[in-house]
Amino acid sequence: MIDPHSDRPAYRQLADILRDRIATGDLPPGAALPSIKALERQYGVGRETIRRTLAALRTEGLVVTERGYGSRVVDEQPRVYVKVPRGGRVRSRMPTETERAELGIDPGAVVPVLVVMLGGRVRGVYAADRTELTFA
Amino acid sequence: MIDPHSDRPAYRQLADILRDRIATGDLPPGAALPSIKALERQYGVGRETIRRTLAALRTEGLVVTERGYGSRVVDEQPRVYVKVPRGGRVRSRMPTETERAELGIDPGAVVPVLVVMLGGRVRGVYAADRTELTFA
DNA sequence: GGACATTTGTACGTATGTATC
DNA sequence: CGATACATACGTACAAATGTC
Repeated sequence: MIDPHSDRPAYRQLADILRDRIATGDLPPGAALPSIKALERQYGVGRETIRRTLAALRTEGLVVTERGYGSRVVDEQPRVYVKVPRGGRVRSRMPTETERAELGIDPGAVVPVLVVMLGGRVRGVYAADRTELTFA
Repeated sequence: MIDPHSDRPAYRQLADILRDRIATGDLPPGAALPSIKALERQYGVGRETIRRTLAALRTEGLVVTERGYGSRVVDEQPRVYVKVPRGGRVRSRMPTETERAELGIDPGAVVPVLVVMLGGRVRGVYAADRTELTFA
């Protein structure tokens, strides 16, 4: 499974494995991942390695983690369509803590925001996992 | 400085402090942050706490970390303007490992991508820290 | 509501590897 | 080459959230 002598760090090797299990549907959207302790036993690595693995998958937006419960594969959310007005400009970046709270972005999720601007002023900030912009 | 008995975890308290130092210009864009060891001494916390602090600031896109060198405040990059065609749709998400490599996104940086679609097909994927979308 | 097991979060220590200067 | 700095990875302990009985 995991080769401690590989160039590739153990936590990345495990991330590759889980990413593959997600991609193939072995772990479908919404499915619970094994607990940290279970992963430790299954793959013969320490807790720090598991924690890094899950952190990497969170950063890729593939899983979310809830304290006292566990991690699960992210479930595609229904999209809200937002019209960008003519002359509008769009950027994307990571949200501030305030924006996370306002938009209800799960603390255990890594989700960017879409920023719509018009005339140099910000016209809207949207959680990217639930939003699709349209250009009429 | 940091109160170990506060409700707020030490690593978040330190993140607040550094975030403030960045916002006020005490640590301007491009400035080097103190090393992990220096931060340990300055704030009287352990390495794990520093690690988490820096991870949080990276996730917010505020700093980038380079191995063997250190962390620094991100520098705003010149924007490339990309025109979205009429009828185009835009999403944003975190990049895959492949996309990170293709777009040259620093491994120590957390940067989303802008995905431009037209007619259900992906027309372009852009690193969000260097791109602004426009609609003529 | 309480008691309990499970699970993740936080935070320390230690050691070794590797990249940069 | 050495010094510095971050990365990886193990261990340990306690705190806090969750779900179940």
